[in-house]
Parts: sequence; structure tokens; C-alpha cells
Amino acid sequence: MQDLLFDFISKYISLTDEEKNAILSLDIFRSVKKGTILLKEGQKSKDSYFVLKGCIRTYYVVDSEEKTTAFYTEMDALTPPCVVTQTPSEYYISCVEDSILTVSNSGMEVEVNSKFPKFDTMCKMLSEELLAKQRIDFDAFKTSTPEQRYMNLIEKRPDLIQRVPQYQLASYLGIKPESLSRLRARITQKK
Amino acid sequence: MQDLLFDFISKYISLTDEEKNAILSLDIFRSVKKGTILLKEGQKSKDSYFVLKGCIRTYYVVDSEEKTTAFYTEMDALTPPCVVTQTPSEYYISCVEDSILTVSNSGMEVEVNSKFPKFDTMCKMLSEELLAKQRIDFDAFKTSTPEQRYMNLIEKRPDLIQRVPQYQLASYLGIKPESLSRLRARITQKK
DNA sequence: TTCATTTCTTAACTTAAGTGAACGAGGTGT
DNA sequence: ACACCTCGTTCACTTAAGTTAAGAAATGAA
Repeated sequence: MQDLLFDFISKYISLTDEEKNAILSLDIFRSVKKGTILLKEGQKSKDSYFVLKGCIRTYYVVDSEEKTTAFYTEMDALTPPCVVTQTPSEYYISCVEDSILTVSNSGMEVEVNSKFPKFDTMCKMLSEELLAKQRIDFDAFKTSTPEQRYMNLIEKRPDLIQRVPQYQLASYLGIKPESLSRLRARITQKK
Repeated sequence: MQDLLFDFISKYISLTDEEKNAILSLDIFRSVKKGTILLKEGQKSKDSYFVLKGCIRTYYVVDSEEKTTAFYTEMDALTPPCVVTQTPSEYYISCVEDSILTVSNSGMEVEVNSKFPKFDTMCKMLSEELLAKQRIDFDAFKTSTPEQRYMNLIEKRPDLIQRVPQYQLASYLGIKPESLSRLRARITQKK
């Protein structure tokens, strides 16, 4: 399981065995059950996550209704905005499936970064890459209809449609579950 | 005008006079006329922008129709995704108003970063902050209606409504100009 | 200023999403 | 087996956005 993490890191920087051991000694691997809530609205947190296996989601509760805004699956990294801004969280994070994650707090990051400066370089590369990716996603969302967004999802992340409940997918697409249901019926009709 | 840039930088790191001079010697300040196109679809580019004064926008052309996805105004930084991914640009960048920008290419960044490592630290902080901010914006967009998005815009960036044409605002809000017109009429009605 | 072009608004009509309600399938726990 | 609950689908109805077209207002250039 560690190898998944090191393979990921190796796309950005190369690590010596010493550095790998330093990371392993931090004891950051966590196994979490489906349904576990990792972060609640209003909580403060310094934890960042990296998904080795499984799926976690972020959602807001508005008028006692869940609004799912993102899914993080294998090899996805998540640093909640509240960690960056040092304010209480606006949203929840919960496990969609039984998952294996790494959980690292910002204190650990500072420590590792001061020992191994190239770690800082990786963080910079990673966040620049994620910023660009997220920009592309946001733009695609803005410029397309719910139906196009769904088609795009089938193309880009077909696994999500299988592993995630419809009502969570619906708000991820910016619509209500009933609309997603109709939209799906419309599409199968066309074919 | 330089002071605006240095004030911005001072929020992240402190610069010596030597460092400031190194930046100034790069000759990165540019004055651009309204309507100037800074980047075209299909072009490759290594340029990042920082807006000192004025406003620039990014837009896609889909079915010969402009789809504006973002506005960058005073103290906003923009590194186009194509610079990060090293692929041809998917979108255009153009000047909404006569503007003063800094334009820096990734080569210059590498050079400055190797001389002054703390510059790297700033880039990391900045992109992490922007990633978090953009995540918040994206989530707010997904979880709200066009009308709520417009109200949110009045609240958060009232200047945009004054300085940007309606048809550009419309696609920024994910709707057609006619819908924005109706939506506005609906709101003034209510009051 | 005048003319031409672009931008914004209005209107009528079409299409799709929101809403409220009902139903059935599948799962859970007792 | 039973009741219970969640989830997905369907329906009828409402509301708002997309579309097409026309005209008014603003802008910019000659």
C-alpha cells in the first residue's frame, strides 16, 4: 500500500530510502469504514488527505439538504480550504466506501519540509497542477448543460457512476435527483 | 505602480532591496489596451499574468459563441492551465479595460527561484491559497441557482457588474444574456 | 454630429429543471 | 416474516432558462 504513495510521489520528486523511512515513521496510513465522517461543518482541522483506495466526498448541508460538491478517489489529494484559511470548515467530508487514506496535518508537513526541502517543491508542483485541473473542470461545468455534464462524467470518471449513489451524483452535477433520473431516461431513449 | 506588486508580495514574504531590484530588472511591467488579445486558443504560452490595474478575462469559443469563465482584476494572478500542462491553450485571454499587468514567463520564474529560494515558498503559498479560494467558488456555483449566483456577485464583486458587459457576465454566471436580463428585471421587481 | 455596430431588453414560444407526492425495489434490523 | 427506511423512478404541475426574433439603447468611428 505504501508503494502506491511512493509511486505517486515519484512523479514529482525522487526519494532516498532515508526519506521514505522518515515518511513511514510518521504513521499516516489510516483505514476508514464507509460512512465515517472525517470532518464536520464548523470544525477546525489541519488534516490533509490522500486517497490510496476507496472514495471520499465533500458535501455542504443547506436547508438540511446535502449538497455534494466533490469526490476524491484513488490517487486524489484533498486539503480542505479550512486548513488553508485557518477557519471553521464550511463542509463535511465523509467516506463513500471503505477506504485507505493517508492523513497528514500541517505540522507534520512543516517538519518534513524543513528536513527535506524538495518536499516543498513537490507541494508547489502539486498545487499548481491541481489549480490548473480544477480551473478546467470549473470552466467545463460553467459552459455546459446538466446533460452535457453527465455525458462528460461518463467519459471522464465512469467509475463514479457505478460506485456513488445517484442523489450524490445529482448535486455533484448541480441538479436534483429527480432531474438526473429524467435526464438518464432521456439519454437511453435517444440511443 | 511597482509598489502595488511589492505590497502584494509582502503579504507572503519580505524582500530585500537587492531582491526587489532583481525583480525590477526583469522588466515585466506591461501596459495593454482594451480589447488586446493576450492569448489565443491553440497557442502555446509560458506567460503568467498579475493584474496591477484594469481587468482581463478568459473565454472559450464554442460554436462560434464566446463563453466567459473568469475575470481577473486588481491584485489577481493568472497562470493559464496550458502553461502548467505544456499544451496548446483551450481558451482566449483578452483585456476588458486598458490595463497594467506584469507578464512573467516560466523561465524567469525558474531563474528567480534558484537565486531567491523564498520566492518558491511564496509561489507555493499563493497557489495553495488560490486552490482553496477557487474550490470555494466552484462549490458555491454548483450549489446555487443563477439568481443566487448573481446576488452573490453583487455582494462579492460589485465592481464587475459596472465594468463588464452583460453578455460576458451572463456566461460567467452560466446562463444566456437574455436570461440575465430577465433575472435582473425579476430582482428589481421584487424590491 | 451622424451612421453603423454592438449590446441590452422585451416578447412569444419551447424545453428542461424545480417541486411535491406517490410508488416500488432493495436493504436493515427486530 | 414484519415493519421500517433509503433510494431511485415516475407523474403532474410550476418556474425559469434556452431560442428566435425584433426593436431600443449605447458605443465608437468617421
